[in-house]
Amino acid sequence: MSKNHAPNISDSEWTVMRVFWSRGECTSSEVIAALASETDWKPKTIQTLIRRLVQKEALTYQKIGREYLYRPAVDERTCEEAASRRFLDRVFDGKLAPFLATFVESSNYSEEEIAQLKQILEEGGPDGNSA
Amino acid sequence: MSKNHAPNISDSEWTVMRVFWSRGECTSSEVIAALASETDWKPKTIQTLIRRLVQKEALTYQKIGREYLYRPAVDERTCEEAASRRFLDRVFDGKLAPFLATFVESSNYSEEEIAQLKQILEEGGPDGNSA
DNA sequence: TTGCTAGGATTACAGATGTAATCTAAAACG
DNA sequence: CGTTTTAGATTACATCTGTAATCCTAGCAA
Repeated sequence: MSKNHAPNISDSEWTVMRVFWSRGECTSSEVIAALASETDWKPKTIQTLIRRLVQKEALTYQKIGREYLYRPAVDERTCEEAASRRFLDRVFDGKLAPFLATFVESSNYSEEEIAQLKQILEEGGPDGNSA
Repeated sequence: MSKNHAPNISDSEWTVMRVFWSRGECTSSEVIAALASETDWKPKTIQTLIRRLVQKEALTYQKIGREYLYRPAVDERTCEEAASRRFLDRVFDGKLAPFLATFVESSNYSEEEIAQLKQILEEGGPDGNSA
């Protein structure tokens, strides 16, 4: 019962967490290196974000010599779900259908893409649940 | 080109905006009355939110006697779209498919609901665009 | 050994947000 | 006409966020 909480993660923090989720565990310098290409954040900024994520218990760490090896303390899926529900709740009263309608209508998906999305709906449907 | 901007609207502000979007135009006391059942906000809180929405140019107003008649200055659809894109960008790298997969998998939709969602995908598909 | 370097800790600081209370003036009630 | 109510304006205040800079200390380089 440790990975299943989903703290509120801010915009910038999501960027950092995604590095951890994709790499599993790393030091802050590794994160800094990883984000050098996609952001123009200063190293100190990234360290601040990491520290805040530790405070939020989204990351844990372990001392290795004089530095820390951080690793995600929350599950990516769990956080994505929580963020999704929060978003749908606030903007679409929790309902997926209006979101989908508005979003798809304003996008320009090809037939293929639509087919793929329908596929996803089928797979996630009322078969794979056990609760 | 006045209704088409989409300011950043916060959680609490969404609650207020939805009252305006559903009613068209109203005074602050009407909003206060409308929200009395679904929130436990003090009147002053709602007035603050309204004032901030005016500052953000999400609402306009017109003086009626000693009070104001407020009305939405931004389009609901436009704001929903903007919020949806911001959300997908930050959490799912802008992609609808992973969101849909995660969300549908963690929900428990009935076959009917899934069918309805698929219907939405078809309707919003690559037919109704003109830009 | 000693200075330089670079993590981590602490501090900074402005803007957004949640959640109001107080102040002011005018309108409604008696 | 005076009092109460109340809409709006101003002020409050803690927390979260974005975005760092500075301080401190322990290794690493010379």
